[in-house]
Amino acid sequence: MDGLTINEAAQTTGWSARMLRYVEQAGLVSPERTGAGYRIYGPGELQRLATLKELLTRHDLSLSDIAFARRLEQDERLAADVQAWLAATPERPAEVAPGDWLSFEQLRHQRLLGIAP
Amino acid sequence: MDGLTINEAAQTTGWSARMLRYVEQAGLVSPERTGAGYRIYGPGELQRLATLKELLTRHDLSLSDIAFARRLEQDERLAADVQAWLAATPERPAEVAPGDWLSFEQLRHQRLLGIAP
DNA sequence: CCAACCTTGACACGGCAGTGATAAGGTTGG
DNA sequence: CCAACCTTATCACTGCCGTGTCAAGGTTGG
Repeated sequence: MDGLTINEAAQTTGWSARMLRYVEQAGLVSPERTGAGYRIYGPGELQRLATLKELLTRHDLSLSDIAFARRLEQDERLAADVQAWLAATPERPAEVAPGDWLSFEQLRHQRLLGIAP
Repeated sequence: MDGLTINEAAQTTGWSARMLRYVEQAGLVSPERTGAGYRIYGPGELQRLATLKELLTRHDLSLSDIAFARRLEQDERLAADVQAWLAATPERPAEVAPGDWLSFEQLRHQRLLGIAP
């Protein structure tokens, strides 16, 4: 075989084997399988896993966020409906307690990182 | 005052008063306040609340999804990074167990609705 | 053949989302 | 003035997210 097994890929990418299976279940990175069912991670998957990790930490996202972003790209109706709602929402972030509306999206992550109280 | 109080708005829109406060905390619909701090829902807010509910149920979304969509619209760098990753992901949905990668995003909701086992 | 590795499934756990209920206290309209 | 309503804060509960770990069983390379 010309790819890495799950544990090798885990050590290479910094994810845990458990998370690699989880990421696959989320439909974000699905490696090929050998005849016996072993996952085989090729250069493409390894690359995608590395950049995915970067993406998540850099922007403080969850796997669901990425899955949702894909839905937005693939479901025109969804994208249109969401944009329509957002467009009709002149939400004045200035009137909200500064940083409150945004922190809602990131609060859990910030807590996880020990940034927020 | 020329708007509805929170309980009136709740009955009008179908949300519970509790959820109206929660939606506000999520930064999605923030009504004006009277001098004493009472929330006053005007026609705009009522409209937004109604369509928001439609949006969520129609497409099976969470409040976080909408918050994330707004981040995507407002943070160019984020949008670019996400799109770059998705673009570099020729994820073959055809090879995944049919409906599996998508159901991941919607599984919880379907379970909630008693659709999935 | 066998140690080392893989697979799926399940239990566990802390944390957050969504939601209701309840308490303590301020506001309002008739 | 007072019943009815509002506010924030808090406790509680279900269910999912992210993760680790362990069990039972199949695969592989030397």
